[in-house]
Amino acid sequence: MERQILHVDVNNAFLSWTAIDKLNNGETLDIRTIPAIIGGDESMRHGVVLAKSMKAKEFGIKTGEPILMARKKCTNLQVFKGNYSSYKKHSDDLYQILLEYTDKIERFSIDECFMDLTNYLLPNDSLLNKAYEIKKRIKSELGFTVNVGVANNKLLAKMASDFSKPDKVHTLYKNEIPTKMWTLPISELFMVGRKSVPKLEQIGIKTIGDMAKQNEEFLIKRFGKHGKIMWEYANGIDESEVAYKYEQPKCIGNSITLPEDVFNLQKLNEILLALSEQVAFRLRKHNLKANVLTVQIRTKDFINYSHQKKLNSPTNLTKEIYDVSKELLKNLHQNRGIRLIGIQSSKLVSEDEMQLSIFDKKVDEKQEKIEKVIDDLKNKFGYEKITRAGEMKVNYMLNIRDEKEK
DNA sequence: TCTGGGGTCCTAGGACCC
DNA sequence: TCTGGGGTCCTAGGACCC
Repeated sequence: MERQILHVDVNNAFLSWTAIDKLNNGETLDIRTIPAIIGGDESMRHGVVLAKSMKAKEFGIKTGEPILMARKKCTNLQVFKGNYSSYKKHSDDLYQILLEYTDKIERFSIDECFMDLTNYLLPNDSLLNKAYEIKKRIKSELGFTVNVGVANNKLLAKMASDFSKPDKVHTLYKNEIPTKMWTLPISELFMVGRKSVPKLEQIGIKTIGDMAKQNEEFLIKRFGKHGKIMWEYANGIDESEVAYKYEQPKCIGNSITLPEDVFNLQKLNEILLALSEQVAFRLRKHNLKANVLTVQIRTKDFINYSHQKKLNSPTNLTKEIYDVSKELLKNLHQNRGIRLIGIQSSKLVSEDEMQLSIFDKKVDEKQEKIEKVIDDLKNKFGYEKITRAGEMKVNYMLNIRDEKEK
């Protein structure tokens, strides 16, 4: 039996949600009605477009592009800051409504959900009607619009929700693939990104239809597993389930683009401490420990380098993460001007299912206790107020900014 | 024009073992 | 002296997503 899948995608999520917050704050201007974007702080070199209004889109502004470029396209563009804690709340509100239809919901990102309604529809219901109902309810109860994709698997539902926007329901059933999907440029296919498009065009694949009709073996030979995925997606093949059960994260990282290039190893180490603290804190919150630590840097000319280390025994202690990170950075930085620095922890294991072999280093119980006490304080009084490193990070950024403004 | 931060997954080469 | 094949683990880097 065919599965009944919906993909719900909030239209211009960050911008819509900010618009609602502003209206709730008593402001009268709805920023959805003007050329506006949500963007990072340009003075901190975080200046990219995070979301855009439909009016901004009409000027050709794209998510992810530098704000400076967006301003060139639209001279009276309004730029607003984001507020992640508010976004999380709006996302949770959306989820609560969707839960009334099925508990098989995969939160694919903060503004996208897959829903599996197979076996959740009454004899007189249709999947399409449910899609319209969900869209209408979200609009009237939450005040923002969504697109809903209706299909028999996740890939097709997702492709469908990406058709014309906003506030629309689209179907993409198997018999509609040639007319609705194969006519689209290859760049529109999920999992075909910036780097693949030119490679595919070079071998004559310009539309999703071109990809679908290509020889699968040829694509696998040329692009490996990615070739297989692209071919299957182009043909509307996707057997993956809606992953509605909570899954532990597979890696936890923290990185920051610095307000200016930093050469000084001492300063970089201070930032590493703040990053270590954040990563360790989040690992502990999830009851996870990391087996591998990676330090990543990006130079001023946008080249990325990374060094990683497999640990003798997994950890979630700030001190251990910091010590390893410092070593990794020492071999990495080589007096390069550093634009971005980050720490990733991976090969995570759950604390309870961890097994200590007799060769493993003894767990530093004293350090564990110290960091546990600090965690409790952070949870009670807020992260930034308690962590010395967190404060240092903030102060450090502000210092740089002050120097810039002088 | 000057490019965020959070993730997942894959690949390729080298070390090492049998 | 010149040399195998298979497997696993580790590391660096990169593609993609939102």
